[in-house]
Amino acid sequence: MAPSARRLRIRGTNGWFPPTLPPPHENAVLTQEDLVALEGIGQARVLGTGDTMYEQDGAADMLFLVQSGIVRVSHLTADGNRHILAFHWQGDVCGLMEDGRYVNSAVALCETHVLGLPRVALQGLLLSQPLLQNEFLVKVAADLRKTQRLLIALSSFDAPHKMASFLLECTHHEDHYDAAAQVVTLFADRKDIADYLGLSGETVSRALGVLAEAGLIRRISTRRIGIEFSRLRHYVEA
Amino acid sequence: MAPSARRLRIRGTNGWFPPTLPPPHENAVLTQEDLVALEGIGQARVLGTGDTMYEQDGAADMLFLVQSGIVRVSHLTADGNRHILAFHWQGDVCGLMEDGRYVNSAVALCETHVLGLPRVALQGLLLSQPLLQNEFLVKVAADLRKTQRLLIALSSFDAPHKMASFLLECTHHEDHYDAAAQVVTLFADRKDIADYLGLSGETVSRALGVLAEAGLIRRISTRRIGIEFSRLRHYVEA
DNA sequence: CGGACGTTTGAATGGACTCAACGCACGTGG
DNA sequence: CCACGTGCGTTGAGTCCATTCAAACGTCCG
Repeated sequence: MAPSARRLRIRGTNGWFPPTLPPPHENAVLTQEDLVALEGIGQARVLGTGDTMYEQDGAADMLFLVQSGIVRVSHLTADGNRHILAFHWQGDVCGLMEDGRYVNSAVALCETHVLGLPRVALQGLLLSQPLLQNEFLVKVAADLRKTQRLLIALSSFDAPHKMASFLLECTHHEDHYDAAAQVVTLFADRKDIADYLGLSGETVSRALGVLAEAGLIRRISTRRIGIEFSRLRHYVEA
Repeated sequence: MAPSARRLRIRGTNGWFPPTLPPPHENAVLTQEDLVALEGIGQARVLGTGDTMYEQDGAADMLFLVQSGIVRVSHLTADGNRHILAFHWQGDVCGLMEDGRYVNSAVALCETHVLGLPRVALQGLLLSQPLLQNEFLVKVAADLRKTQRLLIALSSFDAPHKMASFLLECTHHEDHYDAAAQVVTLFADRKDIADYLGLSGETVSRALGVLAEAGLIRRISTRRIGIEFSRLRHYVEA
């Protein structure tokens, strides 16, 4: 299939692999043709809040493309500890597997639309459409970079800094950030945030207290946080 | 280009994307033809111990394929903290970039041979050879999984467990593990290990003390550690 | 023999954790 | 409409572990 002009333009701007990433939340853009091709081999699925998309150690035959909503990808360790590796949004791909089994679990945090892509069919499609495969390459590379960011935040910051960093990450998602009012609407509860940042729920709570005390945020409700964007940014940088 | 029988066999075993990963250290295997094609567009480079492959924030025009040796990929944060994100070995790809600049720094830990692959030429090659692009996709996915592993280890284990986990990781590399004698030869100094595991150098030292005290390892010299492989594995799992 | 660097060990500090109690919002049923 | 229960969030007290600062130790190389 010949590439569309639009696709080429987009690629020319963002760069190929390795990706020249726009702001971390943005992603490789699939063209309309790409999407049609993927829908041809995939099956749409709608998940409600708390529904499981796939389960760690479960037989893995599909990869998933998130079309709307939020997906929480977590891993359970042998000692019973849960770790959230990523939150996925529209355009993200998930379903990492090893030896035919999913490595992690994925759960929808709200009503979420995904496209299930059978592994074998996807292989064939990607091989026949190098441009599409390249989009996937860019997506995975972006995911890698996102994970690296988390890794760094996790091991270098104290609890308040981690929390500040998370709040700034939230501002990248328009659905959950009112830029005019500077208000973040949290999409995860305290325990989820804790497992994402490598903290306990109580510490997340206390970290919010510290930030509020410092005047960097104001608590509107448990799920709504007003932020002083630039001061918060400065706080994380320093 | 028609795929070789060998390539198809290998792929049939390991699976396409998302990769069915063999032991974590192994990687997508490039065929001889792949390598020839890459050498056609790339330039071989030899690095001595401590030589920089590329620098964080430096202009990024090349991706690198490690052909032998060890590469340490690290990131320096604004607050002066250094984090080691990965050690790369033969067959690994590195050079993640954003906006035309490298995101991390890469340094050789010993004599290291790499193939520098100009970004634009690589783009063209990958698009013209879907099978080769797929190998890269697998490599990046493997890298993502490796980073996830590190992330989990980092936030769930205490210092001795992190250290034990690192030692087990070392056993995957034949050049640095004498399986018969059960002796690991560390390829990084205490500070590097510390920055990889999110600890201080002193804590790494103490963690080794704890493991030795528990009879899980024996210190032969600062860089050579005898290990009780199965007991160590059991220690990490539990 | 001395110096430099990496490693180990010690003592004191601090930050996050656990355990526990309390507060708050929501929903249900009387 | 109020009483009650439940789930989540916050707050408090005490403990533990990694860190920092500091000094001693070792080893390799001049």
